[in-house]
Amino acid sequence: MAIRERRERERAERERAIVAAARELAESEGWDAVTTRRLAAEIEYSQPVLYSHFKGKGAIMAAVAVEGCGDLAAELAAARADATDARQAVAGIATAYAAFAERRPALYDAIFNLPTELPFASQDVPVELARAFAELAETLRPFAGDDNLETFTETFWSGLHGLVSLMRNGRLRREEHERRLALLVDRFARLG
Amino acid sequence: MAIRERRERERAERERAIVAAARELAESEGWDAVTTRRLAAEIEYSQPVLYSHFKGKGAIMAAVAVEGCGDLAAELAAARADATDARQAVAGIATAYAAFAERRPALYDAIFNLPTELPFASQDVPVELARAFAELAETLRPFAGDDNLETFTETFWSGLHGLVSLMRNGRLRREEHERRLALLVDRFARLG
DNA sequence: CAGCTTGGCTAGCGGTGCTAGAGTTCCGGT
DNA sequence: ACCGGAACTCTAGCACCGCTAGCCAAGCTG
Repeated sequence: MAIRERRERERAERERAIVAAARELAESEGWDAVTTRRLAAEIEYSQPVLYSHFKGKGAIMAAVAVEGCGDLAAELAAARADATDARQAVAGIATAYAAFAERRPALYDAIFNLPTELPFASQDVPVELARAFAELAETLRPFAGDDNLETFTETFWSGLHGLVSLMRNGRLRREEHERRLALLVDRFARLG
Repeated sequence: MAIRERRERERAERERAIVAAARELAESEGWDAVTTRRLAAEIEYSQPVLYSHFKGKGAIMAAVAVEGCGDLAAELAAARADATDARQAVAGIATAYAAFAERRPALYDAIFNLPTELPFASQDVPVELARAFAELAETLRPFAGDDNLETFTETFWSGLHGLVSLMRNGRLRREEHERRLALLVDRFARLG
């Protein structure tokens, strides 16, 4: 019976290795370099093994995305904790958000840009993502005014997402990045 | 000599057919359905012909994107022309922008989301895209205040882009769409 | 020890973007 | 009027993709 446990342990370990390999490969060479063949070689197993763990490549990417949500949530939480006042908290969390997207573009894409099927605006949203959203919402609460907090947060979040994703593929002038960020924060972190 | 002219005319016509086929196929079945084989079948030529017109699939997509920019610019201009006052102009152009993205998702993706190499924040940005941006900028001018108009416009544009692209792949609750749009407009179309 | 279950492997399917090289058609000079 | 050469399009194929059927060798169970 202990053998079965060892097997399950090894299997779980292998699954972690797959996700880790996908993440590292994506971060170092981009998602185009993440192929099932390459992934299989990385974990030193054959391709079909991947499909005994995940339904397909999309599911592997979704797993990486969920992991990334945890990192994002942690960084946003840290930024919020460091803030000295409410307005500065918004600026800080916005900067942290943009920095995350810039530092880990592949991870960011997996979470927000790629047409992956990870549940979002539904019941079973990953808890890590909910945490990240909650960090944003709590930071914005003092400024929501009469607006619904969730809607207000979604709108601000969209602004951040638009800024980072448009800049990342060259649609915006990089040198104006911080000014745009400050402008966005200024528009959302004001009373009345 | 006239024969050469006819040839060139036919060649130009064929190039138009390629872009039109790519656009129609993308709009009706999504970009995944746009393959070089399918495109070749559509224009009733063999695959290599495509490569005598364009450097590759990416170049074809870029051509579609440029065409789409023209449509977007026209719709934004129409919305601005219909406006009765400055604030309503912003609301109208925002609605028009969102409507364009919703009505022609494939075209919108080609312009803003796909990692295509069409020049953007550089010197030789397509004139159609510059027109679309200028429509936004002129509409926002009354509200830019002390901020640089171009930076201000980029930020508002990012907000719009974030809203439509996050909603389009299920990251936002659809039923709140109009409220978010109104909220964004409210934050940017105010004096002081 | 025999038989079955489990699980990883090889090999391959149908698809992709793209290209080399053959073959055909047509133009221009004699 | 004809023929050599240029221009152009086609067939066939390369290397890769995500994914899967079916074989084969282990190891557990009676």
